[in-house]
Amino acid sequence: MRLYNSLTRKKEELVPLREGEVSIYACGVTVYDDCHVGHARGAVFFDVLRRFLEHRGLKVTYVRNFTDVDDKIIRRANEEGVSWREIADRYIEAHERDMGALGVRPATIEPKATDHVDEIVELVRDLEGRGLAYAAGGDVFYRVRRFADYGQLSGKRVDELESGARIEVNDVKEDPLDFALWKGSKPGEPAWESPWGPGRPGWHIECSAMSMKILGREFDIHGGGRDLLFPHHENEIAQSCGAGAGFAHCWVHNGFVNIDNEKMSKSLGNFFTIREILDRFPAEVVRLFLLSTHYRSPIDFSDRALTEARAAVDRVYTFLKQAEQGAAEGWREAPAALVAAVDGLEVDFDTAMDDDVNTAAALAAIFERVRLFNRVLTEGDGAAGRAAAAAMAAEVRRLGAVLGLFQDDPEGWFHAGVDLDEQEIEAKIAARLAAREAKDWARADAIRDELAGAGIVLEDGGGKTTWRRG
RNA sequence: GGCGACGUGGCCCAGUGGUAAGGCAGGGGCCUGCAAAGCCCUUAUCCCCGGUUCGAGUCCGGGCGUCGCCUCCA
Repeated sequence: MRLYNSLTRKKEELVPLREGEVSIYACGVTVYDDCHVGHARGAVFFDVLRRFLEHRGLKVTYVRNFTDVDDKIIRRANEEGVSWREIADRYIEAHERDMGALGVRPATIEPKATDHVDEIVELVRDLEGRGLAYAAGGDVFYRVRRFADYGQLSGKRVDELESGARIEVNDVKEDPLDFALWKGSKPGEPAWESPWGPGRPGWHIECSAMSMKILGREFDIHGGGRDLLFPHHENEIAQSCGAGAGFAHCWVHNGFVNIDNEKMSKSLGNFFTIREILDRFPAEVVRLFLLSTHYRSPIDFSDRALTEARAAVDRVYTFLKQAEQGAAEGWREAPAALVAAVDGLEVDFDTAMDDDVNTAAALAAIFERVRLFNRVLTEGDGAAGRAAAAAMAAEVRRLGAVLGLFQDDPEGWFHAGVDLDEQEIEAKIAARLAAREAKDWARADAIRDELAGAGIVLEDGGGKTTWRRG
């Protein structure tokens, strides 16, 4: 497959280091608060990338870390008067709950920075020995100008960075561009012993240390949100390649979630947490929404967009509900065009996904088939046609799984989130059926209207009446 | 100021030089007791101006507009 490599700024064929295996490191979250929809986008994207590679028969080792020691965690702990560990644990748990609810599979390995302090110290010592790091006042900094390739990933030039004058002022640094590898601890702050005195890791070093520890000094894919590209990933490259590692071959960055055309972010305060959204929309709706735009483009978050995504997911489940009523036996006897449509879905799907994870095009391939086989089902194309529709449904489910979509039971999907008691609904449907048989249309419609008022939509068809949430 | 991305029908969104996928919404029709769902039909000078090419939404240049990174941020 081809993936856009931020390092070379073009799509490149993914050629794994070890045949048949792919190693991925994606930067996770700093656990100091609940995750919002922006975090969900990154998590869902890498989840889908991983599932697709597995679908293609590759063995994927997917690492996603937790940054569990950091200034923001400490600040939050101080505000609440609890330990930093308590804050970190609380939000790791919240992250697992929210991502799990979104259908994001746990990564193969989910390391925490604080479990890898030894490796971090070791890496900093290595850099110090190479003259790329220096201790100053209990801290250790990276000597940015010593690393010739600095700026390669972000396309920034060291001289231009300095003129920006937006760099942290710090008297002990040799150069304003230098960044912290190790931070000396003040009393009461989390601290680990080190050659430079008690302290804790800087932000960027943990990802270098953990990725190389777990995946090796050279691995296939490293990624995260676009905003991590600079300085975080640039600094990781400086740290790892500075220490002589080959490091990541392909850098993959997902775009932002916007609100009213503006980046959703903590600092702007214009965010919705995953939990808030899942309160109002099913996980699959959120996933389809996130996957309906290419991962590198910005995506605008709105109620309207979510509502449209819900209608789209409903459309697929409506098809599955109809198509799965029959068996797929003998479907190859169906007209050639239908057989080709079934066989062609995986081809179209894979072609789209092979091209830099084009989930929007992959979804389009599914929707094309939904329309085609809805026609087959309404026009009653005989037993073979119905069998082909059932076969198509099975393919939609199999490939939907790669996106983490369309795995629910249609009835469960359409009945979820309804307040009324199901037996009560069935009783009203039976009463309406009696009225219809007596041709008492006024009474039949009154019952339907009553249910509609409770958000229940009735559908007559195939001699039966079914219901779903509106 | 430096670097970069984007601008496709009413809305969202795909499109790897050869006359535009898909979703949502609207209108008309079929089906239905009426509906709902489904199906059929229906709407695009691809931001503007130049250029390259037999041919450009797709490549190049300029303009306008929007956004992002350069500071913690998925």
